[in-house]
Amino acid sequence: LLTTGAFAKMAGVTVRTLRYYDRMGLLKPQGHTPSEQRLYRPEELVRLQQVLTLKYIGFSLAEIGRILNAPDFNLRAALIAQRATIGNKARQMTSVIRAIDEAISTVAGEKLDWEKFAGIIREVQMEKNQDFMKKYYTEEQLKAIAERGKNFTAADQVKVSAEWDDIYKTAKKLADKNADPAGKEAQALAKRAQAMIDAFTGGDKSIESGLNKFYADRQNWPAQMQNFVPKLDDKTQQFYEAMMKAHKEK
Amino acid sequence: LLTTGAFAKMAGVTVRTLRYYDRMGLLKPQGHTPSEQRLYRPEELVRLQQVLTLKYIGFSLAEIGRILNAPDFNLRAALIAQRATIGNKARQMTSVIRAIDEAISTVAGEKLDWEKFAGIIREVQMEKNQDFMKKYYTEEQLKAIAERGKNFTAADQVKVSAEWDDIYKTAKKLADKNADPAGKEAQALAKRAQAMIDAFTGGDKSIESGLNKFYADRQNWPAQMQNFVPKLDDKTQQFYEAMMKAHKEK
DNA sequence: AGGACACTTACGTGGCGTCAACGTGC
DNA sequence: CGCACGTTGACGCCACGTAAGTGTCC
Repeated sequence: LLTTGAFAKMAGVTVRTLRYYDRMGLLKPQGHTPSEQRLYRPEELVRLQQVLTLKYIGFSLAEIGRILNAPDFNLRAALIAQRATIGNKARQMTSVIRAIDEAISTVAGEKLDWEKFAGIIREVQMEKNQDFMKKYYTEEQLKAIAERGKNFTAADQVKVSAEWDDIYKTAKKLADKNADPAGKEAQALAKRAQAMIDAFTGGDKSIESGLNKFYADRQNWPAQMQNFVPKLDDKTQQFYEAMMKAHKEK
Repeated sequence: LLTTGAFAKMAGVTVRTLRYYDRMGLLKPQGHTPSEQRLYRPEELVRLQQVLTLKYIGFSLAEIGRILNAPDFNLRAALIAQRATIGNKARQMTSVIRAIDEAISTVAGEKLDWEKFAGIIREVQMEKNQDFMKKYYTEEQLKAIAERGKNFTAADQVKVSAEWDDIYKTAKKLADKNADPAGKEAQALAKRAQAMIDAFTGGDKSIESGLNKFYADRQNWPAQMQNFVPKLDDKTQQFYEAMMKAHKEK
């Protein structure tokens, strides 16, 4: 039986790590001495190797705990999911690398100036956003949206976001006082919301359905995009949906 | 002049972020109201955009602070370094992806068993280590080292690391009592150390010079490799180097 | 007067590193 | 007796999110 230090040396990890894994329930020593010293069997090395292997793959310790503590865990499915996660990160990184390369090579002089540099980065970001939006819109739809976006000034942008803010705020008020989603006030609000949607879609119903898919998929939005639209509480969210549904059925 | 909320909305960041950047010295508001409310000029948006752009590239906020607060900072050099860092991470990820793919495809059955899975991952890790070592050794040297490593059992490994532990411990003792690096005790220790080195290099001086380059480059070792060898304090480090130098000159 | 804003303080996140203060084994 | 080893507890890291409690503007 091995003490913490000896086991740590064998495994090539630190003592702190072993204690942490013990506390997290990832790797419990086989027993303790009367004075509470941890005692590991050499066989525990196998378990530790499993933990380290999964960590190398990029799983979090919590995930590793779930994987190793559930004997019928579907490792294959977990690996496939993890593969996708890593792939996304790697693609993101290579796009950043391309941006840096472009920034470095485009500006040949000693000092690269901020405007060009920032412009290049912005382009890459836009491109990435475009790629992301392909999950919800076809390329033609994206083109149409971009086309209408050209007449869109910063002032317009401020107005639009203020209007949406107000719509959400009003919706929350109505939801809080348990108003009828099909009632007069709610439907007046729904009309305002639909007008905003129509302005964005240009009345194209296929774009609107893409927009709905987009909004429903918020959990998969990148972090940066999350504060793009304020989060509604569950009650308001349900109220809003019922309200829009009633509006559509009229 | 804009309040925190208004400025945050314009920039697409949260109020919390602005306060954090203020505290960190990344983006100070232009002034304050008598009641301590932050006031931002619209021009500060440019500065914030710079921060966000550098963040997107993957710089930490501390690095961004150094970059933006030093007017003559060499941005080009920083970008090139950052590119390398990201490139390493991306390569690491794609190698993990390859490993996962291999694990999934090799084991066709429902359950992939641990042995095969771990074996594949280990191979990838070894490969990565090999790649890393190419910075210090030529391919033939690596081959020669691997060849000698074949006769190396786990028990040998334990012995070797115990001997090095003892060598370092003794070196620290000598350094602490300000012993002469060219003195008798130190030179006896140097002889032991040189014997260990010779056992590893097989007496090949070109391998030994690679080994020295490797040790000198500790800052660039991957994190996992850091506890491979204990860190010496500066005094012991200097003593050790002087001791080995004296030994070589004899 | 009330609600929408602002402020500071402080805890939580993950995976440990790194003391500090203390007990134990040889 | 000394010293290497073990233990728990607690803070630090990073970039904020998320309250809680309080003050301010319109």
